Amino acid sequence: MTDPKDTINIENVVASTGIGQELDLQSVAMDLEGADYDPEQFPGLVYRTQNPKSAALIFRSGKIVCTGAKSTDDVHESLRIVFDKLRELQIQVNEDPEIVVQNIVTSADLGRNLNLNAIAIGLGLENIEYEPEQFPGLVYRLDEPEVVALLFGSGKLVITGGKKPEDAEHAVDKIVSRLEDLGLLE
Amino acid sequence: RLRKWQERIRTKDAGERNLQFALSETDRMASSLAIPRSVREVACVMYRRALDEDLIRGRSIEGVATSTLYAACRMEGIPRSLEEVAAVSRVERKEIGRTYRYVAQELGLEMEPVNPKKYVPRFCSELELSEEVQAKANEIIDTTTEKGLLSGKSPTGYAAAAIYAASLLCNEKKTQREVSDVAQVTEVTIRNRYQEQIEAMGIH
DNA sequence: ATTTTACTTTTTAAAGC
DNA sequence: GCTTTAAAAAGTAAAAT
Repeated sequence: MTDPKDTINIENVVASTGIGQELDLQSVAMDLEGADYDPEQFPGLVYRTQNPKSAALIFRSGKIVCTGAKSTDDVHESLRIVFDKLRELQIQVNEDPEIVVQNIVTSADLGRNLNLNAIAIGLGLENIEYEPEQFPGLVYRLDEPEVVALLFGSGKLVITGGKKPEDAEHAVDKIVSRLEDLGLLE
Repeated sequence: RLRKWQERIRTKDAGERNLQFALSETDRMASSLAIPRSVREVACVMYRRALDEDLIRGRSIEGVATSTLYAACRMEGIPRSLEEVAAVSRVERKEIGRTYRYVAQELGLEMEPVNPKKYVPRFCSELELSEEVQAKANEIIDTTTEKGLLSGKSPTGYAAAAIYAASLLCNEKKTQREVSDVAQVTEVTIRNRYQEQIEAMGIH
């Protein structure tokens, strides 16, 4: 039996940081190759890195959001690239800006099909949201860790809202034991 | 604090005045969907509850009215799909769906997922299919659900596929197009669900 | 009739309307 | 509330082939 925890895979990491300097996005957009900037549509400038793949949203305040990375290491590497690109444009960037991970999206597999109808009743209709007419996944919010799980009929699931990789592991553990207690993981 | 009290009375009065509009809208939508009066009553009581618990703030009256009507139909066992209620509402499907989820959560309605069988009588009636086809469709739904095919699937598409399959088995064939029209789902969905159901039923 | 593209859900920061 | 970005899950829809 494969331990569901061994199937956990980080799919996306969102983090925020700042260079500690205000920016003239108009000129950055002119000089930075591949930059997308449309202030009418969104106040942030979009810059994509290729290796590792990610998208950085750069704001006038100098604050930056990095999303799309597959690990916290990739987030740091992506932002290192962004910082260097800005320095090439003669923009002052703090030495080691603090990078805060805001959200980690993970996928996992329980290894067996799930009867979402039974799980909805078992976990308690007041604790879940399951509207297959609107979305095929059952939404389960956990208090500890404070994450949201999306359970699917295939047994696969998505854990989102966590700030550290361990959050997903703890969440999977809790979900597995809850479903086992309910006798709904067979 | 006096200002806050006055504001609360003002909003409450506004809500009361708008209640008239909400109830007439509920009635208009219910009429065009041929929803029984008893269900309209349930919808109106639910709307009043939503108003009393201040759930309408930040949302459109029509959106809440449509959502409570949708919820009432499900509660009373004669569901209308979001597509169907959206067709007679001036609020789009997506907004009705999220407002419904919000109201259901806040009012603690504890709604169970819709059983596809609830759509069989109405859809079959619109297609002028016999009792035999209805019974067969219900049998297909029960059997395939027990085999775990229902998880995550839309109740309307599931019911539509079972009805299509049953109409073939009972020699009262309806085309996928005819069934998709009354069920408000695409032919592709009927085809996909139909294939799985037929396979699970062991019919070839 | 099948395939591709796109949207549904959840999460999260950012600045501005 | 909305706008934008990324990503997974699986179902449905619209459009293209």
